[in-house]
Amino acid sequence: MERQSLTLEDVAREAGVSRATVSRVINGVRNVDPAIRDVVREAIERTGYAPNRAARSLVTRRTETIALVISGAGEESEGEGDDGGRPGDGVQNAFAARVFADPFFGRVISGVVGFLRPRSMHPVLMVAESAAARKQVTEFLRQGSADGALVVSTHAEDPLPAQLVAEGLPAVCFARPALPVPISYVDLAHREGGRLAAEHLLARGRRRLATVTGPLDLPAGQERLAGFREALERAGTAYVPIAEGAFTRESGAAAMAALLAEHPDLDGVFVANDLMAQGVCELLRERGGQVPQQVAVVGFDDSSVALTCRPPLTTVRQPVEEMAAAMARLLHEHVRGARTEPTSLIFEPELVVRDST
Amino acid sequence: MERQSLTLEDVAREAGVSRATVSRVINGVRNVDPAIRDVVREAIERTGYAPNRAARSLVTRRTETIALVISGAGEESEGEGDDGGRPGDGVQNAFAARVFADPFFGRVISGVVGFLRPRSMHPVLMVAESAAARKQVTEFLRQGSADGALVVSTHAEDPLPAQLVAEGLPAVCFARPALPVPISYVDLAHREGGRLAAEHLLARGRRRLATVTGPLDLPAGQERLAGFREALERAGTAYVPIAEGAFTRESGAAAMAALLAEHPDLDGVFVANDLMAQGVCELLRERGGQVPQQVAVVGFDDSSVALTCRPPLTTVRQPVEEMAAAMARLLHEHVRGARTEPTSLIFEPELVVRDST
DNA sequence: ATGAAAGCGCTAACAT
DNA sequence: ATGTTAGCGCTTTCAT
Repeated sequence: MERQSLTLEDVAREAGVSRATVSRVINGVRNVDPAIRDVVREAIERTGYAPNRAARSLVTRRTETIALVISGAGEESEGEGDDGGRPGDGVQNAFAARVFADPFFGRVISGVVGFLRPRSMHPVLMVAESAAARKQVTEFLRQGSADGALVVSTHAEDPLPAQLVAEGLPAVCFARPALPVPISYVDLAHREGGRLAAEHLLARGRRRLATVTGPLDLPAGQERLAGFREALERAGTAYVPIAEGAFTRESGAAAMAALLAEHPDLDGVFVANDLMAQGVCELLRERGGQVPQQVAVVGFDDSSVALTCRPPLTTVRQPVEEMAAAMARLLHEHVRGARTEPTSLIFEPELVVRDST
Repeated sequence: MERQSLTLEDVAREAGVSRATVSRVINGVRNVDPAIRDVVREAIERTGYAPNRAARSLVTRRTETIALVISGAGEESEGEGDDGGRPGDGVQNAFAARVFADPFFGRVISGVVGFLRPRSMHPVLMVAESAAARKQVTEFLRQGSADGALVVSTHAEDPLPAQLVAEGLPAVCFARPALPVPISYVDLAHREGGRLAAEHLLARGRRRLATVTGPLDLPAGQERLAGFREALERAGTAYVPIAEGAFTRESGAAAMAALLAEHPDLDGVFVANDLMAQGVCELLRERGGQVPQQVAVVGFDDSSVALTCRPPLTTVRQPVEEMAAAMARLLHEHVRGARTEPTSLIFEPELVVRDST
């Protein structure tokens, strides 16, 4: 139970050297006599010294911390200000609750932590769904509380990436921002994913196809649809019925209901994410439809619900963990100055065949 | 795009006052002439000044940051060290991936963020499933990178709480540690929850009852079972079949299979969490059993899967968001010195009736 | 290869 | 009510 008051000075005295030498040993700088180095290390061990991060940050101008921001647009949370402290405030946060219910974010966190942890770095989790919350994010970075930001947007109109760039703050996005911004990002070849889904359904002999799309103001929504359409077009199908969803289970079911109302004889559907595909499967089952005998369903993401779903989903895998790790690596390079230009890193999707087709 | 090099000095010069005065305005200290205060505020606004956190932390010895630790025991991840940097390392993390697939953690994060954000504080997310990872957590705190830790353990033998206490680091646990440790925690009246489940099943006229328990080395597992048993005992039932699960969907299905093998005529089952209850429902459906007509199922938690599950689950609600917010508040009080003794805060469960009973 | 010393930007006595 | 000043613990020239 050593009180947090041990300083470099103490260790230096213990080892019979100067502060500077101890600092060099700790930071692994060369030019230190191996014998002295060992003496110092032993002194550190014996005293249980832990360097003070604030003091180090003050001089290095680095925190070795990055912010992981889940960012939305619009939907303000009810009256949370910066002045906190009133009783009963902020017991929960609707946006945060909804967002973290999506298994997608668990994968992002897992990937980010996978990259950061071996480097003794840890992400600060921030939720930014309102202008005030976005302000908190930029302030946080401008104060030097973190070296940069990883941003995962849930909406097309998210102004955060542009704000970050305008402030000159290092940042990397998951997915290309819908609004053009000179910022680095990792993304998936969504179009290719749509193509994979179409070809698989065709190969299974399905001909009366339709698709439940993601939000069409999001590049991911547009591109998955475009790839699907393109492949069908090449196979000779000029028209394909579509219904737009919102990447939630409920919206998937609703979109499918709309599709069935117009085209009761569908035999295959490409759904732009697994959560919506789950909704689709449930709706079909409730109506007595058999998946895949009657209607084949292809999802997108290969999230945990793809396995939970009955039947387990054939889906287009998005390597989220690897993408998240790459996003962290990109940011790390920007912060270190090893990379300066906005860079895009595109990953390839992969079809995972299970029982829904 | 102001470079991060604006200091108090600059603002002071701009406002024509001393550094100290600017500092007082920023920190809301009294004894500042309202006129001067406004001049200073304007200068801050004009220059776009943001105080440097490291410099402030260095003198206040506070970071206004707390660590949110998801802690396990045993299961080491494959060879991640502190020296990072080899290519291909840490793209993902099995423990983190599994943990964040559980909707429970989303609720914890939501509750914690709900409390912290109005105070301009943000959690640093840490995953600690190995001795090395736990070391990172204590080092992080000893360096003064965070003021304290919120720890959510996934295993009974988790040594982290005891380590934190031994180091004199402020910490609060979600749930009472299985090993006795003088530490603050928030928890649920699990026994009461078990009782609620039993009484509801009895009220529904079910008499051939059984239960799928959580891990019995966890207080939550033991207590939920104890409460269930106790209530049945009072109603005259001396014996109830049990099968132990691991709080995962798969383990729930397996436990139910074992139960059915011995007691094919069950008409009601209490399952110690919703994830396992989902597994139970799926197994029953696969075997042609009707829920609730044939077997009534009561879950525990009221997590998002309770709604996703077919049929939607009757379950014992655990107010996770409020508990998480309370945990953050408790830690905040400990850090501020407003509270010194280890404190327990017990929340009451609530029965939520849906379609599975 | 090592030490001395100058700050990093801020807060908090203390003096006025 | 405001200014002056002494550090907070560390890294990093610059000497030696």
